[in-house]
Formats: sequence, C-alpha cells, structure tokens
Amino acid sequence: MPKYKTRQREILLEYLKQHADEQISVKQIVQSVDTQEISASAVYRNIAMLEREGVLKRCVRGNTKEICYRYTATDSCRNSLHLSCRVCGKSIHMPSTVAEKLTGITLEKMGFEVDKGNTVIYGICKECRK
Amino acid sequence: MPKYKTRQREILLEYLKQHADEQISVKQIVQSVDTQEISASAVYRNIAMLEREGVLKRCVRGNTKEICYRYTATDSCRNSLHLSCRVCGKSIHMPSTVAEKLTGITLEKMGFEVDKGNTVIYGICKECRK
DNA sequence: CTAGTTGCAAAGAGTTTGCATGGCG
DNA sequence: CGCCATGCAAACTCTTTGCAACTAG
Repeated sequence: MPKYKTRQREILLEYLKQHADEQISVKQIVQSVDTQEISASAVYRNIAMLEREGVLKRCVRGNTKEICYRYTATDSCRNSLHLSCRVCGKSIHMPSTVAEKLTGITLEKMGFEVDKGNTVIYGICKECRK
Repeated sequence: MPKYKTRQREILLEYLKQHADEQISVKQIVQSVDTQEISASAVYRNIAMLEREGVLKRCVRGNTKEICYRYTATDSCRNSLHLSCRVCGKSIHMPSTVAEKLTGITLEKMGFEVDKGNTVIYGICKECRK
C-alpha cells in the first residue's frame, strides 16, 4: 500500500492488472510502459515496494533467466493453487476441487498444511506438451 | 560432454559434485572457486555448456533473485517434490509414492505435467502446526 | 597440426542509488 | 509546507563477447 497516489503508480498498477494472468519480468514492464510516462527507476522502485507489500509475488519462469512477478492483489489468486508453464509462461488456476484433493493428500500423508496462495507448481501445460 | 578435458573443467566439475545437493548460482561458483585456477569467463562458458548438455539443471530457489543450477549427473534430487515450511524454514523431501499420487492427479485432471525437481510447495510442517 | 578452450579486458544488460526537482496530501 | 516519489545520470553487478595465446588430442 503506497503512501501517495501518483500518476506513475496508477499506470504501473493498471499495466499489472491487465497482465494479472501472466508472469512478467520487470524488464518486460520497463520495455512495455511508455518511458515518457514513467521512468525505469520508478518502475523498479515501485515493483520492489509492491513486492514488499505482497501485491506482487516473485516467481521464476522456466525458460528465461529472468525473475518474474505476478500480480496477486485480485484475491482470485489468494486461495488457490497455480500451475505455471515453464514453456509459455502461462499461469493456470487450479479448480478448488482438484486443489483440495492435492492438499488433502499432503496433509494426510505428510502432516503438511499447504499454503495454496503462495505455492506455484511448475511444469508444462497441456498445450505445450504437444 | 565436453570435447576436451581441461584442468579448469575438472575443478569446476569437482566443485559441482561436492555441492550436488544444493542449488547454487553461477555467481556463487565464481566467488567460491579460486580465480587463479579458473577465470570467471571460463566458469560462465562451462556452466552454459553443461546446461546445454544436461549435466546441470536450472532450477528455482525461492527467496533469492538468482537463477540457480543443480548438478544432476546424480539424479537424486531430480525427481522429487519438496515441501518448505514457512515457519521453521525446513525443506522436506516428499516420498515418491506420495509425489506420484499428486503429479498423477495433476496430469489427469489438468493435463499439466509437473516438474518435480523445480517445484516447491509452501506451507506449514507437522511440527510447526502444533 | 587443428580445433576447442582459456584469460583478459572491454562491452552489454539489468538494476540500484544519489541528488535535485516536483507533486501529493 | 513537509515528506515522499520521480527523473536523470552515474555507479554497480553480473554476464557475455572478441581476440590473441595456449593446449589437449
């Protein structure tokens, strides 16, 4: 939660919301947003802050060397497991019926309580497997 | 499989074997090995080659910004899921019987093939739940 | 001998930081 | 007005690359 509301922050948040389903790198953001509107350093500073605040979650996309972020303010993400394709970078929401099954097994067999909102399962999605 | 066997490569492979259980970044390697023995650029070039050859596997380490590698000539870690406790920080290895069950469900229900070596499930462990 | 490999230094790429200016509340 | 945020440019760090010298096979 930023202290002030600035035009730059609105632009950045708007961009992030529009890409809420993807995992994007800061570099990508910097290259996508209009540099006339928001400078690179402001992007970096804001991203770091949003990560600190828990609005963005750091994740890694398999086939690049870049650290990526996912926008997690929309609480659709908060309590569900996500699958992340290391090939296309897509983030897939796992239906709660399936998620409950997985977390149930983990709890039963391992005594481990899965934090769904914070767990990302990496692998290869249906389309990319073909 | 390198074409030639050089002293630098032996040093690097020796280092990697000794850290086979860990996920290390190239930066770490560069800082650890004796620069008198092997230059940074040789480390980078060799790591890239070993990755291409499948000897090293790129993987994700949760809380850092670095891309890490794991030596996978020994396939001990390659095929197992890990649980990470948010409270005590412990990393727990999940037995393959349980892991197979989870990945099986994910594949069946979602068509998603889980990359076990790269996935970390966050949550709270048995002891910390009490 | 030949082709792959190395070290060095320079170039690149991405990210962080210091500082003066600007703007939100 | 006070403080936080921004833009710019410089500094930094990590990584890649060009090139001449070296070396394994």
